[in-house]
This record gives sequence, C-alpha cells and structure tokens, in this order.
Amino acid sequence: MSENIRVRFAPSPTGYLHIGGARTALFNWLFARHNKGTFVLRIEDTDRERSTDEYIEAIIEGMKWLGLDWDEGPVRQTDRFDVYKKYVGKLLEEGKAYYCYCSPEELEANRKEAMKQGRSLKYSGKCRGLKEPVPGIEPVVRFRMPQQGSTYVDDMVKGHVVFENEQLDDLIIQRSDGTPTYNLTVVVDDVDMAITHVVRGDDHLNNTPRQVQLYEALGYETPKFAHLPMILGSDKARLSKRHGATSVMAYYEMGYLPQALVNYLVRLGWSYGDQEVFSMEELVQYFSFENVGKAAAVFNPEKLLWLNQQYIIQSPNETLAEQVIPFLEKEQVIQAGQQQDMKWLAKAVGTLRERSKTLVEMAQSLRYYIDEDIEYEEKAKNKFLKEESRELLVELKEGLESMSEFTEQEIENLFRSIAERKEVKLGKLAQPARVALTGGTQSPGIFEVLDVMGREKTIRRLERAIDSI
RNA sequence: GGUCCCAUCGUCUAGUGGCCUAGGACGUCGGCCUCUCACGCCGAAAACACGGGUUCGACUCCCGUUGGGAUCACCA
Repeated sequence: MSENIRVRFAPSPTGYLHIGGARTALFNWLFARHNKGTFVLRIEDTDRERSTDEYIEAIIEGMKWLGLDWDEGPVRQTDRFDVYKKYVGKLLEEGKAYYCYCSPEELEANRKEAMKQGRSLKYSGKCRGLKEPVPGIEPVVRFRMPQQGSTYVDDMVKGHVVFENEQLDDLIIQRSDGTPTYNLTVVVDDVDMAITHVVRGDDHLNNTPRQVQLYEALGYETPKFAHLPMILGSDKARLSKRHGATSVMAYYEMGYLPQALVNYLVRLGWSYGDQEVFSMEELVQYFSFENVGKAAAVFNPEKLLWLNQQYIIQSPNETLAEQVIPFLEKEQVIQAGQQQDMKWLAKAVGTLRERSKTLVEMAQSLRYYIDEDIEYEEKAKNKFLKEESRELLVELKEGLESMSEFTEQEIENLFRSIAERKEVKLGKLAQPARVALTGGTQSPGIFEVLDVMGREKTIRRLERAIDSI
C-alpha cells in the first residue's frame, strides 16, 4: 500500500451516531490502523438549521465507547467557510462556475414537470450563459458540469463504475446566503486534508462523479473511493428506527459490550474465512477492502445478542464487575456512588457470566444475591415450597449451621448427604432451596449460589422459606 | 420515471472455472450433559433468483429477464 494513508469519517451532526454511521467509521478506522495511516474526524455541519452541538457530542461519545479513536479533529466545516469561499471564487473566476438566479419554486416546478414526463430531473442550465446579474435576486453559484464524455469512478469495493456526463447536472455549490453546499465542501476538505481514501456508504456513489469533476476543475488528483453497502432492516428497507434501536448508545444502555457491537458490525459486509469472533488486534491485522462484499446486509439483532454473550463469557470477572455497576445502579439494586466489595461482586458475576446475554440481564440476576428480601415467583413457590420439602429445608438449614467450613465443596457434600439420607434425588432438595434463595427456579448451580450468598444470608432465607410453608 | 449499485440456506457469509455431494455462523428443530437455567457437545432441516450463451467443465466469466436497494434538494 502507498505511504501516508489518510482517511476520514465525516458525519453530519443532525442525529446521534447510528449503526450505519458507526460501521462506516469502523471501516475507516480499521483501514487507517491496518495501514498505519491517519484517521481524521470531520464534522459536516454546513446545514446550520439541523446541526447541533448536542449531536456532535453524541457522535463523539458513541465513537469513544466503540473504541474508535481519531488522530486529527474534530474539524468543523463551519469554521472553514472562508476556505470554501476562496475555492468558489476561483471556480467563478475561471468560468467553471456561474451565478444562477432561478428561484427554488421555479426549479421545483421544473422537476415536477420532468418527473411527470419521465425525463431526468436535471437542471435545465437556464442561467449557464447569463452575462448580466439579475437585479434584486441573491444568486446561488452553480458548477459548470462537463456535458460530454464519461466520468470513471474506480471503487475499491464496487469496481469500475462509469457515468455519462450528460446525466450530470450543474450542481449548486454555494447557496444564496453565501454558504457552501456538501458537494463542494466535501471535495475542498478532502483536498485540504490530503485524504487519500474516501470510505463511505454507497448512498454516496451517485454523487461521486460530480465530485470527481470538481476535483478535476480544481486541478487536484482524485482520492481512491470505497463505497460500503448499506445496512438494511429485516424488511430489506434501509435500516431505520422502526426496525428497533439504531443509536449506538442505545446498545450501551441495553447492556451490550462495545467489542461485541464492533465485531458484529464488521461482519456485516466483511469476512475473514469462517472466523466469527475477532479481537481488535485481529481485526486491524486482517482488515482489507478485498474482503468487503458488494451486497447490502440485513441487520440481525439475534446474532448480535449471541456475540454479546460470547464476549461476556470471555470477559474476566473483574472487568464485568466494573462494567455491570452502572446497570446495578439503574436497576436500583445498589445505590449510585455506593462503595462496592469488588472482589465479592466479581465472584458473583462469575456465576452469572454464562447465563447473561447482556449486562442488563446480569444486573437483574445479581439482585437476588444483593437484596435483603426476595420475592418468590408465584409458580415456583407453589411448586417447590410445600410440605414435602419442608423437612429437607430444615435439615439443610441445620446442616449449614453446624458446618465448620462454609465452602462450595462442603456445601455440595452436605446437599448430597442429605439427599442420600432421605433417599431422594438431589433435585428434590436443590429446587426448593433454589426457590428459597433466589425466588425462582432458574439460577446458577445451587452450591455456587450458597457460596456467593454466604452463610448468614442463606440461613435467613431458608428460615423465611420454611416459615412460609 | 432517469441514472447507478446489488443478487449463495430465514439472516450474516465462505466460495475468485474442476477441490462443491455448495462449507461455517446466528436462528429453528432433535439429542447428550445435568440440581434448575444456561454454557458446552452431537445431529437435522435449510441456499447458488430465472433464461440464454462462453467453456471439455460453471455458484464462479458474458448478455438478458426478474427482483431488491440507492440517488435525482439552496440535506449531507
């Protein structure tokens, strides 16, 4: 690969960081890191009506959470209006751009008419040859698009794409209020920032020939392009809110690990043989546009959930304990800011790791270890906390009281010896105990549960269960 | 409608002319393990959109059809 690769992620702050944008950012980041290049964050906020500082913050927050760090920026386009002005002036001077006095209403009417007649919706070129300004109207500036020949786009994922120039219309590069538009700013900035590879969604593919013409008019070499296929919802329409959560941070709130989301996103469109689970290091090492597919991909929440569980299973207990705390606070299992016994929490988390698909689930399960009082599930209570289990629970309680060492192994020995003595299967004792301790019929292994819960709390709960029978 | 892109199991994908009796993963179904639930393990069903070429030979190359998507703003 060539030296000094420079890429950018250029979101428009008109919304939070969503799944599609995150994947674009991720592919840029991976390409930069793989090639030891530079990753620039640029905020495309020329639409002052819809851009907000809150969204800029939200995008940054999302990228940080995913672990996508950038080397330069964030650069805001609104800080660079004088630069764009200069380039527009240059194009105007060289006759490569011209003033257009057509009103938005007029243009809209033309488009409607063209649509009705089934023609292309291209601008008529009415003001192309105008020599004198039209008084009383603040004009826009249009780029004089070549009308002969073809424009070639050599794309790293789509291959060679050809556009006939006669299909391209004279796009507006400066609004009547003097602000520049996207197609101009994107080219100027990519030139100014020495971007070598433009990696973005393939919804931009149709804009690319126009931008290529702009590069040429400005006298610059075009960068390489990589247009990534879209992410679709289950109905194959472009992914949107009605398909469920699309905000990256919504996945944080639902208890997903950032690495799991990254891993899932990268596999939408990219593959490395049959491998499904990747570390960040592997991703950086293996990433290449050669393995990026051309077809749009459907977002599949079930597979993401599975991956999240895989990452939870692989995570060290101590890390998970740290990560689950905000969720314990949110579920009001613990109080915010309260000091925690992290060693104990890590142990508790260890018993839940293999049965939690998200941190939210984990926090909810942790409740029965932490709360002083538990609620019995109605069905569980009726089935297991009844007369025939009473004596077993009493025996268990007494056994625990007289146990010298309260260890998982000793607990197991006690359970088994009671079951044997009473000539019942282990489950006859374990299930009532489980309900007594956790309130439900599903939990980690009963010996671990006792071990984590500790002798005092265990005995208190057994007493309460016995009394309730 | 014009232009552009795309097309392998329900979904994500492997496959770059013979290795394909089309592989893996999620999900689904069945089984094993077992104190419950999970995890794990074993197994099953499940796809090359269609039609023409090219070739000794096409999932792979070409053309067309069909289907899907994107785009056509003084948004980005």
